[in-house]
Amino acid sequence: MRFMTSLRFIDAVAREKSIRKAAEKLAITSTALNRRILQVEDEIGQPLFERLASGVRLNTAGEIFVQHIRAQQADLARVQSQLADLSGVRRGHVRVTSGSETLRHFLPDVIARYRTEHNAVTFDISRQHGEAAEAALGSLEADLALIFEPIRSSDFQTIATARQAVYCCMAETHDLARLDVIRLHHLIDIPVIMPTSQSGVRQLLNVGLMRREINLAAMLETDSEEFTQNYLQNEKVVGFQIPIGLAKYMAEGRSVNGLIARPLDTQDIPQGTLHIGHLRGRVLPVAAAKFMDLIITELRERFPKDLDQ
Amino acid sequence: MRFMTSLRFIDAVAREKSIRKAAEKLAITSTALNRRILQVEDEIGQPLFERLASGVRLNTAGEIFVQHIRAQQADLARVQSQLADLSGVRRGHVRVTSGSETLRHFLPDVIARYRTEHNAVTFDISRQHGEAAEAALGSLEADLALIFEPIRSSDFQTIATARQAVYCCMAETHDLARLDVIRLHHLIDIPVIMPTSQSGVRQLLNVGLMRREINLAAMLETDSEEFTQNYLQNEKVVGFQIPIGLAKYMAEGRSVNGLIARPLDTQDIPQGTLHIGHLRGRVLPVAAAKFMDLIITELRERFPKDLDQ
DNA sequence: ACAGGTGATGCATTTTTTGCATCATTTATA
DNA sequence: TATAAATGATGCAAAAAATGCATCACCTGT
Repeated sequence: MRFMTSLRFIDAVAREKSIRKAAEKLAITSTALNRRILQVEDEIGQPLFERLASGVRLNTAGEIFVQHIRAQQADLARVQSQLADLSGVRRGHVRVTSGSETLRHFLPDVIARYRTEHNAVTFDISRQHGEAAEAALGSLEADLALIFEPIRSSDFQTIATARQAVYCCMAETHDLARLDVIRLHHLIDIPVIMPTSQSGVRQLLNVGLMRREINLAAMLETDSEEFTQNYLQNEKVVGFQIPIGLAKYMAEGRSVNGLIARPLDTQDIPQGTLHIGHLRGRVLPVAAAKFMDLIITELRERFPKDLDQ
Repeated sequence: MRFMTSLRFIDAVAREKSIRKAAEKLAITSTALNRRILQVEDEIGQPLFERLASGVRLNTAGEIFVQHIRAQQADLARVQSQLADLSGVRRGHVRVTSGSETLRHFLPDVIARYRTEHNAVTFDISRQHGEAAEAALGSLEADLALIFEPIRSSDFQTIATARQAVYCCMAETHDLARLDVIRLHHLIDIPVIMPTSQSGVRQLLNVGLMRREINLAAMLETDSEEFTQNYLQNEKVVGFQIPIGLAKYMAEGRSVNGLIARPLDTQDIPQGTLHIGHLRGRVLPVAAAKFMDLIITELRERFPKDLDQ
């Protein structure tokens, strides 16, 4: 899109905070880039960047203008998606940001299902918790977000929510695997893997532990679901997860790959809420909107009782 | 704004429905314009115009894309207005569309008042009734609309409303001037000037006349307030108007320039509603938003009891 | 004091845009 | 039915704009 070039360039400079660095990324010389920026600033009638010795930084006018640029890019993407829709092939690009919970099973499943119908659509999945995910929506770096507890910004528009209890994961040979429901005091002196403190699961755990005045034997803290799941197969430790992060049927108590899941008593650890939504006021590209529909369909199938729209 | 050139050109062609005509208006050759359009169509990946022997016409994709262009232009105007606000001088351009009622006294007053504070702001006032005014908002040709009865489109977002009774206007020497409140039957066999059938006043009149099964002696139908007001001074006929269209104090029963106004009994003719609003979902430029604030302030001063927000 | 970074600028080169002349079509008109 | 007057598309040369190189002036951290 030639008519977007100058704006795209400005966006790049704003991100890199340096004309020379941005020029390199854009594969042009800093001269050309510099001139484009000077020209736009001239047309706008005021500078958009502060010039520092270490590079450039957006001034207030620049902040406003870059926000406009990003909105424009997002709207253009929406239009293109709509046009592609017209011509039969649904092309498009969907950018999802999500906490780690949904990355292992849920999103791969939904995307695979979506692509059986629309294989010209591409995806961009970024893994971020809570606040960072909301920021990504705000800066239009993502179209959709799946956030598990809590929502901070009023700019987040929730389209659907699903209640999720916290489960303990462990090898099926683990002592606690015999219990149907696990109470917090069962976990005393049992080695556990704690999720990273940014995650919603961890925050729910913190609330319960605080209330019951219990300290867990956290042998390890990680933000990697992969690490956790693999480690559980090696040592008798307990990890935490919500149903959407579990392999299918595990939430029903069945064992999968030698692992088993047991719910924590909700008297100890309250249920959390998974929020699916987008930036308030945005009109999503067709592809993204349809994908969100499918997410909700899939959630309804998996958690018919716990879904709200 | 160089980066908007191609888009502006496409918008122009869409309006003119001819590349050559648009080229003339834009003061370039049809060749250059044609090539720009071909280039954008190439980048978009599909044609935006149907080529007819008599010119061009937007196809479906074009309709969508032009809507996007206009949204961009409007948003850019908003951003520019916001930037001007930053730098102290409030520049900007406000485009208002309104029925004829407010054009004679109300809008001139409000604009004069606005410009005492912000004389770098320019205005574009277009006179259109009801549906046409709503369409102007929809195509982003206007920022604000003042519409007196009724609102058709759900895309119109009402910010404030003012209830307005219908008044009869006449020379102070007119027989009916002795009455405080006029009933419809008083008007039988009295020559009247009817407002154009597009106007809200006329539609309210129609409702009452229909209900009371009364026919008025319409000597003339016009959409010109100026004509009506001037004519009333020459001949003993009755015109119709709402308070906002009357000179100050006339609604209180005083005579101004030999003319006087008397309310129609609301049992005969229901009160109407003046709606002030904009296109749903739009963020107005600073100048337009402030102007709307001032409109509402002015309405509150003039009609403190009949204003709703 | 100095080395290494930054953005700005003059000038030659390359790329893009524009205008002229012309073509192929279609439509209105005599 | 023939013809005149529109329309948008296209090859080619001229004009304009964007780019890259070399270099300047400036600031920062060492």
